[in-house]
Amino acid sequence: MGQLQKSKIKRSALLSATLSLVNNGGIQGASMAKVAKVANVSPATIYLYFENKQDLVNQLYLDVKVSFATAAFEGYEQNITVKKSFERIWYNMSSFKLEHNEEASFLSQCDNTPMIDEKTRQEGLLHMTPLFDLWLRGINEGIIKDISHYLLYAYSIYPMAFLMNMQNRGLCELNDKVLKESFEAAWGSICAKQE
Amino acid sequence: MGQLQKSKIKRSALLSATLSLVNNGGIQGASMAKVAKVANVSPATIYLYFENKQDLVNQLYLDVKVSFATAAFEGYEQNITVKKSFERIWYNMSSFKLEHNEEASFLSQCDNTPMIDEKTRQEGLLHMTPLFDLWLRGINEGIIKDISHYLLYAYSIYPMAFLMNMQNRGLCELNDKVLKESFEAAWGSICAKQE
DNA sequence: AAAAAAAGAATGAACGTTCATTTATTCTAT
DNA sequence: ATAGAATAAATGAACGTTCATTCTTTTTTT
Repeated sequence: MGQLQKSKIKRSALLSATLSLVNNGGIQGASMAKVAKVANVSPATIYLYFENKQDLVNQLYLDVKVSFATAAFEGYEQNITVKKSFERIWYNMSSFKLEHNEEASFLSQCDNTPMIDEKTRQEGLLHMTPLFDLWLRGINEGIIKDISHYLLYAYSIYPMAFLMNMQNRGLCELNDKVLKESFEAAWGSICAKQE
Repeated sequence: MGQLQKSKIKRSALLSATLSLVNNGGIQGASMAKVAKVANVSPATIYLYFENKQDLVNQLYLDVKVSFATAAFEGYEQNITVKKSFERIWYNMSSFKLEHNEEASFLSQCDNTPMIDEKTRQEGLLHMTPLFDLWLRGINEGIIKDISHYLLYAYSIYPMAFLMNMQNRGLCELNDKVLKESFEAAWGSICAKQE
């Protein structure tokens, strides 16, 4: 195996150790010593791959955000109706969140905690532009309410994080029925209602 | 001034110091030494009022949750329509979040981070029962969708936290127009649509 | 004077990070 | 093709600092 590949493996082992530790005890639960132990590596080795702890967390954030965005826009086509497009993206997102539990709850932790640099946050947001473009199209077509993207996001995407959270605590099961109801609620909050 | 009053003042100074420190740097930013310094108190004194750090944070959570609930149900009457009642509660909540910025973002940090005991969390939830009762009434009357309370909360209440967050980062202004649009989105997501 | 409250100094443990070395790999010269 | 030199990767121990918490002493209240 090439050196480059081995490096990539180690880097990703470190990221995944951090992911799991942050999820189980917040950012202060992911000490460099623990990360090193879980990744089967010396603490010093972390600093060969990351500048410091902040850099480690930032890079993890970007990595996870890219995975999320990739999944979200998989199979996304523009030459169908806005609602169909949005539905596709919405279900892609919820599938990702269901299948990649740890990644999803890490992202929602990041959204409400000062653990990520504002600069890194903005960088992560860029990966969501196809969604914003779709909304723009929907607004122009009169399909989607002419309100700010923050509102659209808050009501049609953000709620998923809450539901995920509840499911992770064993309080609520996100089966197909609930998912359908959830999508209906999401759409109901942003559609322009002339349907 | 009586000793009891002085005690209450000191306790609340400690809580408010913790609140502000947690908001500015997460839970690990609120070290006991810093909390003591901000509250103008010796570190040892904290332990006269709280068992340990976890207890301090838990009690802060409950305190803030009670304030929030009190504000939420202020002027709440049952002998008006479900929509009017909900509207009242919704605007109460958003007013609280706007006027008590720190409390609000602390609560949303708590929701997405393992910083609060599950037991304490459940205790905090109890204060929201009037809202759940209202939803039940709305469902029975056919006004509100017959879906789980988690869904109702996720789509009609939870999004406020996101918008607050954006406003705090200076990305979005929650003026009257946006608030109205926000309420419309909230109601659109949960109402049974025969209106 | 007795009791309760608060203070500050001190505790060991854990933190993020760096250090001097060792181990593994790659390159060069024969 | 291979021995030896150079480079890169990885290590465990150790750094100073900060952490949550406790202990002893001083101050305040009754």
